[in-house]
Amino acid sequence: MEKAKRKEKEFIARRQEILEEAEIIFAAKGFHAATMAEIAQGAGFAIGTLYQFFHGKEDLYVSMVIEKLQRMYQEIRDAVQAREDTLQKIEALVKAYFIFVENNAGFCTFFVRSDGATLPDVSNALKEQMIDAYLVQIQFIQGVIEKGIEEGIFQPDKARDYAYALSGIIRGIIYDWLVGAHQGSLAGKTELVTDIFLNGVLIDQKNKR
Amino acid sequence: MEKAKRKEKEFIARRQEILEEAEIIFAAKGFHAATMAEIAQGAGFAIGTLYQFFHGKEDLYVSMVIEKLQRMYQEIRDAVQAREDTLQKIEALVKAYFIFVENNAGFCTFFVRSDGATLPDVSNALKEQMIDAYLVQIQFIQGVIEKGIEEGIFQPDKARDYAYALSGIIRGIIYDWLVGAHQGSLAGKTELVTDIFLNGVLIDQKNKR
Amino acid sequence: MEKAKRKEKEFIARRQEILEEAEIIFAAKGFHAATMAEIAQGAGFAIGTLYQFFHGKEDLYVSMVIEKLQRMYQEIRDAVQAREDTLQKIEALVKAYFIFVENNAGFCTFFVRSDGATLPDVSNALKEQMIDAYLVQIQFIQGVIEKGIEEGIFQPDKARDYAYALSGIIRGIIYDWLVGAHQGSLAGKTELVTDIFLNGVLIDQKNKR
Amino acid sequence: MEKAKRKEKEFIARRQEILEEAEIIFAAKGFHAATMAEIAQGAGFAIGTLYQFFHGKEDLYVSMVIEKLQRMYQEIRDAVQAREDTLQKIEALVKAYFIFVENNAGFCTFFVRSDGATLPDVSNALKEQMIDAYLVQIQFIQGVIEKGIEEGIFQPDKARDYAYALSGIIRGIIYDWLVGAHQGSLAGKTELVTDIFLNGVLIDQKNKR
DNA sequence: GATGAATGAGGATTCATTCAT
DNA sequence: AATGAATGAATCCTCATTCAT
Repeated sequence: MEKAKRKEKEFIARRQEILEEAEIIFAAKGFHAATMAEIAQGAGFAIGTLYQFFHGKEDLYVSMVIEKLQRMYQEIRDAVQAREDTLQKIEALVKAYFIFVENNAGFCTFFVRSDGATLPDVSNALKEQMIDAYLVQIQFIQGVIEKGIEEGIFQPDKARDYAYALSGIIRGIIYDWLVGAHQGSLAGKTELVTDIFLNGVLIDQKNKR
Repeated sequence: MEKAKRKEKEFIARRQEILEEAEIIFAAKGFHAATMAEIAQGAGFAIGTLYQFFHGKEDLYVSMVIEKLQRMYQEIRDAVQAREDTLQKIEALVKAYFIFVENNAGFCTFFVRSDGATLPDVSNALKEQMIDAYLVQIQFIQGVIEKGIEEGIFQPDKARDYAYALSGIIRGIIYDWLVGAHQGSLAGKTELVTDIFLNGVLIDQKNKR
Repeated sequence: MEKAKRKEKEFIARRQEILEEAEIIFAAKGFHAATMAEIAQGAGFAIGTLYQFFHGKEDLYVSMVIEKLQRMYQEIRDAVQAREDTLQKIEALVKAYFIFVENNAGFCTFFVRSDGATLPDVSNALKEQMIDAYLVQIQFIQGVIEKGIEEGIFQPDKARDYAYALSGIIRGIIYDWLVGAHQGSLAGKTELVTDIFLNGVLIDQKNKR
Repeated sequence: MEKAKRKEKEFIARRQEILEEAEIIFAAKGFHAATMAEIAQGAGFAIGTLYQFFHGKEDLYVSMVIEKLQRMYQEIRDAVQAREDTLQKIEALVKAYFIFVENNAGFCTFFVRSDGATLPDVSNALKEQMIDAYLVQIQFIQGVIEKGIEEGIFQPDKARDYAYALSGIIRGIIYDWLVGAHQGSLAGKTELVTDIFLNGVLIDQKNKR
């Protein structure tokens, strides 16, 4: 069926247009202050049409956040998996995070501030999905570190702590960059972050010999 | 005037009661979902009474956040200043942060999620005040590090970066602890954090000799 | 576009229904005591629907008053312009005023009592618009009198004073009729009013010769 | 009892201070927009104290209006009764009206606009008292005219109509003066008004002989 | 008597959602 | 399928009135 296919395609395209407008509006105003009318208008659809694609405001919000988040994590994982060397993987991880944030400052600002607790009870769905996605990401980082441990470049037993620590440093720096007026290049801090992290957890090589 | 003094005291006490209830409700529901009626009820006052102490919902919210934040920063600075040695100051800093968060998990959870952007325009006041308070804190940390640099235990020129990095690690770990279900002792991670930070920025002494 | 036209028509019809109900409620209770819920209910719409047609309570109120006032003045001017003779114009003016008031006693009662000063600042718009409309009306009356002066039936130089005087008599009689329980025919007082006015400003013809 | 007398005096003095402040505030803002707090503050008393003198806001309002109105009517009657001649009584009546209005523009503006209908149902008391006072006044004017009829200077049978007409002209002119920005002297229009009225209702003397 | 802090009922307004076209 | 007018629940804030001091 040619026709069904085209319909399917159009449906996804429209859905995406709505999600993109939603991201802009939600990022600018937060969940409550954003209105469906505004999003509909911005996306060039009638209000009612939004309800053909999403069950309601909350569904739209949750879908937008989760799908974007998944894309971010995927992008980062792809960047890391493109490298062979563990240390290069670490660097790629940091850089990929930073680049994504730089390219999606609006979304990330909003995300950092985002107020899951405000959502109606039902929407614990969002919190849970976000945490799930985050845990998957942490486990991915942990995997990279465990490989490093096997290679003898990280101290053993602390893979999990280190994963959180690395994520912590990255998020901390991102937070600062977002809250401070996005000054300077975030990607430019890759080496700084990597260095702090590595020279803390890396069994010190430079002074050893 | 004995009487005026007692009145003053009572006024402050009542105000505090309201702030405490507000913290609970705002933390549980976020700014928008929280209602003045709920806060009034919880604090044991009539709705109108809240307006004797605060100009409106937003003023109540902003006051609560800022005053709590100031208290947190003050507590941390006090803990640091009680120490002489730079390395002990660093440790005290991390520990004080963690202890405050553990004792104020509700507020902090809410704070991490808090959605400044959602507030009406006036309330950029909040964002600005929060950022100002944070910058003061960062400068305080920077001061500690600069003292360390003078003492020759940190690499020169990077005090500012290191301050952000340390704050970043701390906040990252806190974020993880808050988002993850507050599992384990946060204060117990003091050494871990201190070690990661120090063995990254400290001119390595243990391998030197 | 047939459809757009029908929509337009319906919109105006609904708007009118709301205005009519608003007139009844505002006339019965005054601006503050009237509630939007009451007006909505009376007009057979939901509360929210009122806000599709008017920006708020004040806009509804101002629109109602101004549009009615304009209609009144227009009706009166039409009646006057249908006559050729100056004295007949005067009589038509008085009668048209009285007939309008008789047919719109509710509105006029409210109007006489209406409390512009109570409205929020914005609504000085109302006061100004009302005064403007009134001044236009006074000038219209003045024009009629000036024509009479040219014809030699009124004393010269006093067109403006006479216009205010005639309007004053008319409004005075109306006021009495409205405040007193609408007793008797107001239109029936046309001759009385005309006679008092004319035999005061008219260069007396009957006794002259 | 000396003491009781002094107390009585003080009570009346305080009551008067409140009434005077109430007049200012009510005139400036209307019944609803005026607040008891404002009036109390302006008068230099505590809110609660107002309730020692008046049963509530409405009582304060009604008392203020009625007492002022009575004073106005009394002043006018006094001025008229000071004259012997009927035509001079008429002139004194018009002038006294105008002088009172000029001296009490604030109150009168408010009075013209005053929105009796807005008051809670109970307050029909006000409407009734105002109408009663007005009717007494009309009857007083009617009495003056009847005396003129007996003297043969006014047409018989129309005393009542003429009283309303005269009151109408006066109120009309006052209304114009109040609505228009109080421009010019109102008292200066005494002759104009008297002339229009007299040369309308007076059996024309000047052309007769 | 005087005070003024506390009370809480009452109403304008917004906006997610529905459903007739 | 798309539309968008109509809906009405939900909540902030004001201010007359009370009453303990």
